[in-house]
Amino acid sequence: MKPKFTNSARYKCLEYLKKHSVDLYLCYCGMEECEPGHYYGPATRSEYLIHYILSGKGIFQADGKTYHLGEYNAFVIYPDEITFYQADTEDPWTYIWVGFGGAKAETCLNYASLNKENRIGVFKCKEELVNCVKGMLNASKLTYANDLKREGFLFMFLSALINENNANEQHNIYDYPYQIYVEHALEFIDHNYDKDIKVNDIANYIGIDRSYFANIFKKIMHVSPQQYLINYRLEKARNLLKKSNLSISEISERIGYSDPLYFSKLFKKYYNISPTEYRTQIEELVSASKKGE
DNA sequence: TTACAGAGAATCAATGAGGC
DNA sequence: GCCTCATTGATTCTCTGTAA
Repeated sequence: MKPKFTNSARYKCLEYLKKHSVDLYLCYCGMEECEPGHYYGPATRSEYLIHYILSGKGIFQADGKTYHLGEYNAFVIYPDEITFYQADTEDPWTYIWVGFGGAKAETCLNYASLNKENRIGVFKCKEELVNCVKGMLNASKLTYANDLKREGFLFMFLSALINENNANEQHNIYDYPYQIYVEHALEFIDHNYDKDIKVNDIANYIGIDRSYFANIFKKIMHVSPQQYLINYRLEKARNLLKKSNLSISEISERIGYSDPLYFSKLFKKYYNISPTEYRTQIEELVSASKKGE
């Protein structure tokens, strides 16, 4: 079976997806029963590519290493790296492949314990993976509904790899299964601390209940989400006081507090010094150190 | 998930310092 | 004296954390 989804319209869409930092998108997929000695490369790819071997044997070369692979093995190719792979001359392999990209592509591979140091994985969920690729191929007609279907099968494909990896590993890469929620929360705070965000907004963004979120956040960070947000904002404020000449009102606005009076009060409560006094002290320290030079 | 106590956020008024 | 900016205190309402 030859790879599909190679027309120019698809590539235009992929360019759009790449530009807009979509989490995950499918580039192409396929399934092939290789001829003896059939090879590909040395060549590079512009996306992440996973091959999964259904039967037979072959070799895969990357980073100057050669891997001898067979049934249930998967190997991963990273964008822009030179690789080579070849089917065995006596027992050539049959494999499926999925090329994909997106902001979360590498993270997904990591969850499946696939990375540049560990390019090979063993996954017994053959039937599930084949069904996903067949699903993608059956939805090849270019319609919006099929786009969603293909993306759905891509998520299921990666989910199957991750699931099996988690079952095999004694410990997940996370100490807590819900640690990922906290990571998303930290990311959300980092991107939105300058806006009028509340703990409820963070919980909504992650898609879990507010009180449940506060609970797990504190379990991992040892501080409540709100406390963390305040500390984060005040640290940013201290940096702005040190490195800029912005007024207290402007700084207050930049860290997400619409009311400079409240910001000033909060700053004093946490640091026992008003923002203006803090700035004066910093300036005095700087001029003293210059005189000392 | 819910209820509730307590903390945080918002608002207003008063005051002070500094510049014009 | 007037204006702007910053700070502080008091009050009220909203939101958050937590236990059940």
